[in-house]
Amino acid sequence: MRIFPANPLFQGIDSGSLPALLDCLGARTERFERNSVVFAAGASAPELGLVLSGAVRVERPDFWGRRTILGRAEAGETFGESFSLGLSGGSGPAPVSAVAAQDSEILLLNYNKVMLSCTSACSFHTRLIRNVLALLARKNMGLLHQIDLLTRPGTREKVLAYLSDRAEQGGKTAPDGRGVVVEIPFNREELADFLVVDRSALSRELGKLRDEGLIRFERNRFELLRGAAEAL
Amino acid sequence: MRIFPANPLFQGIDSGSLPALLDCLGARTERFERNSVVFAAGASAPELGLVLSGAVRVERPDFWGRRTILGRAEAGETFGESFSLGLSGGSGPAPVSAVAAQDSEILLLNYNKVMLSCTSACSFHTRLIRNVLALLARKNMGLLHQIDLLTRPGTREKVLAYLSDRAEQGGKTAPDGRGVVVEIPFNREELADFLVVDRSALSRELGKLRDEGLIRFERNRFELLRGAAEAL
DNA sequence: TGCTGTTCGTTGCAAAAACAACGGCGCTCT
DNA sequence: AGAGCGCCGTTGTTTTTGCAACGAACAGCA
Repeated sequence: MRIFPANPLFQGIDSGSLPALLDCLGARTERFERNSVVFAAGASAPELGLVLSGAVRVERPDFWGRRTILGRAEAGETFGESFSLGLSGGSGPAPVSAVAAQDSEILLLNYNKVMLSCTSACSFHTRLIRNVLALLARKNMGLLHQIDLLTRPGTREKVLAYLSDRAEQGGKTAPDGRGVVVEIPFNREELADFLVVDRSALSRELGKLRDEGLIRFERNRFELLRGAAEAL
Repeated sequence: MRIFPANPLFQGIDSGSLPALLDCLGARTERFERNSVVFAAGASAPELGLVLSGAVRVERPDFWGRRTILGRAEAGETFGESFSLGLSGGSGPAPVSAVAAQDSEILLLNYNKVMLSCTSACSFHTRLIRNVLALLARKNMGLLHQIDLLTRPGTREKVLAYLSDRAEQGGKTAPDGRGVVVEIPFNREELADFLVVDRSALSRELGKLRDEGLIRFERNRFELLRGAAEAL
């Protein structure tokens, strides 16, 4: 639970007043086991979730079997902002689902209560709203980024762009100094769904990239070699 | 200028105190002629724009000639929220450009000033922030919606989904009652860029749809006939 | 050990999309 | 009137993608 004060959602809020604030927000924690849905697309407006442990996958099913993975929230991250707010009245159907990627513990906040002023007891409410605003803006950038990936003209470009991103954010230089190592939170099928390409096409392209000496990989561990970024 | 009080950005704010607020925000209006850039991708963090007259196209160029059109802000709408906020310090490079689609008049707000508390003179600042939050959430939903379009499996699906959307939002029943008429703000090339498909593929598909009796069209005026929605 | 389920690479084939080039139509400007 | 230009449809060709199916490697488990 030490995660709370550290979270951007509660930045600038005295940890002593957190319990009162959480109470005011109708916060509750729930456990979800792997592959269970936190909230489902089509259901009425969900809540704001903060992952305490585990991880959550945000995805959008379309009505013939496909799914698109929109993102992943690891422990300490939030998901589901922008709904109920973005939905006009506050209660339209959610366009996405959230699914526990592992057994998870999640703090759920009632979004309406987040937005509406509460009694003066919650002096930090205004600060909270700013924090949510910042979060939303960040999410927004994230979506823009995803659109950036999706609009790449081909599978190869998508993969390279994705790996480059990961490398910039969390890459470590390889032991032999020949490249950058990144680990991705997806398996092949999930990655394909995330990039919206066919799994086999993805495998094909990864193979080509390996043969051309641009990358090396094993499972979800990828190594970008010199030239991979330039090949974009 | 009557547009101000009506705008969601200023909802709940006494129109009498608007001038003071605007002054506090470093607001200024500027004119842009057709095809001139309001702010460019890569430049440092832009501002929040409110279209007073004309229209603005938000697009993202990638570094080999392609562009993706992310949206369009007509008179009365805002654009460029989420930057400078989403950008960590408040001054990273913007990932998108805004281009005047017509001769336009635009109110520009300094985003930092929007976020930072100002002197007590601006009692409406808090309300403004909430309004921005709502706007951002809405934009967020819009982006989600766009991802929804982009992830459709083919050109046909993209086109139909796009037209259906437009029809739901602003469609009028056709004079002969045989369908719904929508006018779109794009020409063919722009529409192709918006949906991220080839222009010729778009034309081909439109032709097929016409031949199959699902739609009729001329220029940027489309008519969705019965069955078009079901064909999705 | 043997069974089973999952993940991943591979490949042939069919469908779809991108590319490129051309022609028509309507507009504006001189 | 004629030239220039923007917008749109059309079509042939090449390239890419999606689909389906198979097999290998591996992990969990009785």
